Amino acid sequence: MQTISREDYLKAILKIEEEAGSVSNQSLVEKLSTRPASVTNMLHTLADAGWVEHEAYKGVRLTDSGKEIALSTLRKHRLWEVFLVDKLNFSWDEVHQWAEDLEHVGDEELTNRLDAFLGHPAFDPHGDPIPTAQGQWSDGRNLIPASKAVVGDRIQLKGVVDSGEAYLQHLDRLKIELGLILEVSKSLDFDESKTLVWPDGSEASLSKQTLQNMLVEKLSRKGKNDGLDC
Amino acid sequence: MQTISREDYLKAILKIEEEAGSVSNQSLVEKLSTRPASVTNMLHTLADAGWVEHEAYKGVRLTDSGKEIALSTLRKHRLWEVFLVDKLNFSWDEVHQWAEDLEHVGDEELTNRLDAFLGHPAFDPHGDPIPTAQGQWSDGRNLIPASKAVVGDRIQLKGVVDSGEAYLQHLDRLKIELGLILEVSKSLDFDESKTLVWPDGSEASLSKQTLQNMLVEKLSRKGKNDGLDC
DNA sequence: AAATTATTTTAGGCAAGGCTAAAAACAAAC
DNA sequence: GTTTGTTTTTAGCCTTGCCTAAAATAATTT
Repeated sequence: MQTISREDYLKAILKIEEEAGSVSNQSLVEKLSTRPASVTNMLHTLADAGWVEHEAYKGVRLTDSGKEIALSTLRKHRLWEVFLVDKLNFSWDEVHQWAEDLEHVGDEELTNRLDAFLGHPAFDPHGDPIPTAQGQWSDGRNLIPASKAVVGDRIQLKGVVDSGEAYLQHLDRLKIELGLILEVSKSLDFDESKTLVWPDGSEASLSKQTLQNMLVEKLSRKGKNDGLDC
Repeated sequence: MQTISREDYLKAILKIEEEAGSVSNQSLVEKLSTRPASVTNMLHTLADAGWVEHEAYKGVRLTDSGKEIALSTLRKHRLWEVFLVDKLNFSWDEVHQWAEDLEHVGDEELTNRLDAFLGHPAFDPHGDPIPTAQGQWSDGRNLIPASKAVVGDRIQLKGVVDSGEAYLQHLDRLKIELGLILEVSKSLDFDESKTLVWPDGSEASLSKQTLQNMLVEKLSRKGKNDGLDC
């Protein structure tokens, strides 16, 4: 049966599969801030339950049933994040820890009602796609890190790679939020920083690292149109 | 530090103090569906943390700090119940189990925001008063069990003693809900059942046990006025 | 290929919180 | 005031999930 810890492991495995393709014990140690022996232990438990396939020294893979639990947990996490931001007016850098607890509450029925109450959101407050009730990954977007944009590009922020508090607060201080449209006005070879222009005409220079963590969509290079949501 | 189990014990002790005045280990065994040895164990833990005063074989009492935690937990429980009923459209007999989990999530800040989002409700879906952020018990009502009403009385349902699923579903089947106004038209000495009249003129006879669990307010015996909320 | 380094597993503990069974304390009844 | 029955406590064990330390395996470098 599921426990909080087991759901956390399955979710972490799912995310690492997405990001890196294969899942090492070491990657779980880092993602979950735990110890190698704890990971080995839990992988045995998960394998016994039929949620992962684990061959000693070779890595792990989610089974279908494991993936189902992981996706459901991720769905709950992201829906609760939407709730906290849209309904309780928390900011995007405050919600992760509570969602981490809330994701372990409720069944499919509760989750589906929450989803309906929130208006079936497709993305969470960090721009990450919310799996559907059928376990579909709705991410058909073609996002690139802002570090790949070139001078003259108009880009719209659609997501972040790192949704840690520190980085999100950094974006807040720069008045950068999801949906914001920026134009690249300068690019320095020296440190790979870029100067961006805000819609109000103000400018600021962002570091390579800041840009790498911003997931953006390239817009047509001139048009004076859309203020689309994400 | 608080854990789910510790909060559950403190909440149970608070409720038993309210209902019965004094708290025996046995009463906790029943309320928490656990075993005597587990209760003794946990009471030591709670006493060590300074949340209860416990003298062997003599019973328990909450300390001020214990009562604060218990009230806060109860507050969270009841606010989440309001959320589940008012926002996610669950019925009053479906919400207890999820609220039992949700009550352990979030801090004061989250709870206060939830409270504001829900419009500062004073009572939960079962008519139980919701403690305020300052830990005030807002129950200044003078409710009596419906079993005490006499022929001719007009009574309004304001709460229930037993908020278990079975009893609530029983009320549902009878089309009895919080706020409903009924009139007592007949009373049988034999089995202490009473016949009640619904606003639409229909009638039904309720058993003594059903009536004892309904907490009502006596209204003026004739007036054609109010359809107050509770 | 051998040696070094990094990763993973095994072995053995620990804390929380549950349990059973038996002993001790209290309460009631004769 | 014993005896009987109920309640509470003690003693000891179990499970989950974490940990450290040491051994085993894989990967890298020389």
